[in-house]
Amino acid sequence: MSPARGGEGLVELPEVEVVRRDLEKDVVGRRIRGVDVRPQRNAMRVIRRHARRKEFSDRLSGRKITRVDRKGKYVLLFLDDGDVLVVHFGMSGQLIRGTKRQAMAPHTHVVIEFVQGGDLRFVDPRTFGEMFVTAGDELGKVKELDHIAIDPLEDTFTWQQFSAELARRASKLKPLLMDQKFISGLGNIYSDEVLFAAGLRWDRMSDSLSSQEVRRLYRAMREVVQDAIRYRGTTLDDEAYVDLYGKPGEYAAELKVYGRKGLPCRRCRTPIETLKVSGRTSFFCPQCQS
DNA sequence: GTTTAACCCTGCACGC
DNA sequence: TGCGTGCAGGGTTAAA
Repeated sequence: MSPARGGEGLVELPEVEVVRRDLEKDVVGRRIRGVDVRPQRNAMRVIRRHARRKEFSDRLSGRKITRVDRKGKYVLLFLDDGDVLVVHFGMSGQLIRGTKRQAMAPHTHVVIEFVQGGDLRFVDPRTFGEMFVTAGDELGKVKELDHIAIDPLEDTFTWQQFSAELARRASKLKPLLMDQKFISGLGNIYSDEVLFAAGLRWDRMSDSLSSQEVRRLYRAMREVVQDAIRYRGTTLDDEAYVDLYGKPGEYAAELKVYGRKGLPCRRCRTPIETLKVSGRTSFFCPQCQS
């Protein structure tokens, strides 16, 4: 079975972007009637930057959502008074559209009810995710957001720039690809998939790549991320990541290495191997990646 | 500067 | 069968 047990969400750039697009279509223009921060203790953990439930709710109630943006793995919901609701999914967070009639799923921590009907629920068993409201002009003061690097989908993400950044660092590729301050959006799944697509080993030094290898890595990053979005993200098992409407993504079937330990490489039939890289399980093909 | 490990948390797999 | 233990993950932080 997949090593990603326990219903991991593993929410990375493609999953966040799918939810962002769903939100853009569905909640922009809606006005918030009220916010229910659920009574369980972990709900406070989710809104950990706010001292009290009421303080969080009051900043959202009555506001209209005007725009939905994304920075790395963070979703930003802009409000009509200039505030921003920031959402991070951690590894098991979900935003789900619901209605009053629908029963509350376990680990539902926050329910945002709309004037127009329906609601938006934040569900997160492991509470590594969080939500907070901040003034739009103070977004830059939020440390975690401020240091987030460019992501592979941005227009300004060029091969030349990427090449220079790689050369400037002397780090193994896998941890570097997962470093949100270097490039944002990639986590454990997609960094492995990108490295396989580029034919590069996890432990290649960033400043040792030929220009051809840099190009392969650059292209792999964009293609893997765009493909995963097209398939609406990776859902590894029943409890894992789902979109705004509770529907799983289809990219798991497309994964080339992640979760495939011992299975034949789809390209060369060599069994996929794993090892621990900075505390994360990494999957790679010893034949195709060098 | 880079790398490692610990922390937060829950639910599952595993072994006794 | 039932329980305890270990592990998985993202991101930050501290220490090596």
